[in-house]
Amino acid sequence: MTVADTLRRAARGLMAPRQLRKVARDHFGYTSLRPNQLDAMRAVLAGRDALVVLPTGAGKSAVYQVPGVLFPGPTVVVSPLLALQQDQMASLVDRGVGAVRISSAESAAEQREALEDLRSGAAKFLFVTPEQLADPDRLAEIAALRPCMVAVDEAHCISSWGHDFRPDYLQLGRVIKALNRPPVVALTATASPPVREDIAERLGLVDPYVIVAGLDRPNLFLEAAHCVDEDQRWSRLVQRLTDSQPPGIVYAATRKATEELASRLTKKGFPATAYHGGMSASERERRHEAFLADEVPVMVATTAFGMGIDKPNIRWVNHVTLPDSPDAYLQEVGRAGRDGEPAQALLLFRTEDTGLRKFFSTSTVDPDDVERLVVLLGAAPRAVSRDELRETTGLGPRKISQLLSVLEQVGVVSTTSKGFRLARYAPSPSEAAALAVAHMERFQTVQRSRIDMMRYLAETTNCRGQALLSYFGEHLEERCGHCDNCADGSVETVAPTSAEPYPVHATVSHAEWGSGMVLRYEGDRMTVLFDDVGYKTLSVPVVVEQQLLAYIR
DNA sequence: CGGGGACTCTCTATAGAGTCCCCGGTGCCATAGT
Repeated sequence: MTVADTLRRAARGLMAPRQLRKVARDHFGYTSLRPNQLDAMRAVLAGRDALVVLPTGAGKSAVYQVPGVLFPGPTVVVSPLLALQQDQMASLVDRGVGAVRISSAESAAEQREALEDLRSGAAKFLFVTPEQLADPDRLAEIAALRPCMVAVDEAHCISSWGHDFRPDYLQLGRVIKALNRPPVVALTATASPPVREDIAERLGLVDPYVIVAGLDRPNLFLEAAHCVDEDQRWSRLVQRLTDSQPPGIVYAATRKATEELASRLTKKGFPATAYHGGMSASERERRHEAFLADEVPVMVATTAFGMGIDKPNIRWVNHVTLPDSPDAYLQEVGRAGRDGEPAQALLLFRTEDTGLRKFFSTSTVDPDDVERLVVLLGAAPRAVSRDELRETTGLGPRKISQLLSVLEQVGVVSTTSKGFRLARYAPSPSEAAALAVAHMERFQTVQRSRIDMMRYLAETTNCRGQALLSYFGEHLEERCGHCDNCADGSVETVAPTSAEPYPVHATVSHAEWGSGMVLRYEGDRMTVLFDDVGYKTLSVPVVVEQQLLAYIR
């Protein structure tokens, strides 16, 4: 029986909503499911892909867990952090659902045992990192288990990490094909339209069932204040901590800043603990656990303190740096007030903060490296593995992966099960290098436009809730009523929009920037998200007068 | 990209201004050595 037959049989008998609710309740303890979650499960059981954008704690995981126990074969769950996998696995095992992991933390014997449990059906879920799946032998082993579904958790990592930091994320599309292309469920708590598109494209999702909900958080009060120097930022932070109940999180830009701020706050009478990626795994775990147990009133952290924090009673999140995008901002402030009680998000920013963000978003490729790689591939009589390329070029594994994925995206390199080779009709090495550089520049332009949007969000005197949601392609008719600008009445002083030449969400085209989507109007400004250059804010009168945009649909 | 520390220079300083240079996030994994 083929996988497709199995899926069809599974779908016929097991798709009734009552049946799904029962499984969700009995196996996982979900007492309430939204209708769209049930629809997503049914879609997946029928063999369709799904893209789920829901806040943490809204039962996002149910969309893959319930079909996972109903499918006859195992489900591969791709998850970015070992610590996160540990928690996810433990919570399944606690509920009597078989789950195993294969990672660098398991011995060879444990790995063999995990595979055996999956083969025998004792385990239904396999947790892995993208790096594990990048190993051809490992991939073959897992493909042989004939998985019925692939779930990609924290799928925004594809977009935020895949392009430079963890390039194996960009290989997931190929990996899924190699796993006999079962249905794919991508899950994340935040994904703006370009991120969603990136996820769908990289994973090769086909007509996915999409759920987007819960982006607006009415119990979360949004505030932002510009600070002229560090002294002012410090005094506003102290003021805030004096007025707020713990526990809370302070997000700082650098490791050094977290340690200095934590000790300074502690001296000031606010016991604070630092957290960043430079600490040992055990130290990080200890501090994380202490925070969860309410033993740490104030956590001062870099962005390393993020995924996997599921604590309901966080009362506030304060930024003492500008986040690198509204996507990151929403993820970070969204950790406050999950219990539904009032919570505060305060952004204390300096104009200088953008410098560091721009530096972090600088990821380039060296044209010489690209040329060398292309020459090498052109001379090879057969497909070459990544390890061979690494040895011959002397480039690091991350660099090699990044270069290969860029070259693959610009159509210079193609991937086979045996390795990498030049695509048919590949351009010359120097042309390939130019294509690769242009590709990275385009990526960087979009990244920087997201920094611009974050800065705009910080500086706006209009409704922040509306601005934030419009960035995610959602349209909030009324002002949000839970931001500083709504509260102090400054929103109403802005003149109403006089004319909106194109409807919100219309597709338009610009001579130089290409096609884009209208996101919002604010006074006489409009924001458009362009496919190639990212977010742009334009003057409506100028757009109208000079006919800058053509209406497509 | 931009802050900040170290350093240099000057109408020889218990000083101030200018210049240079370094530094900066996110995590898999593998490997070497106890």
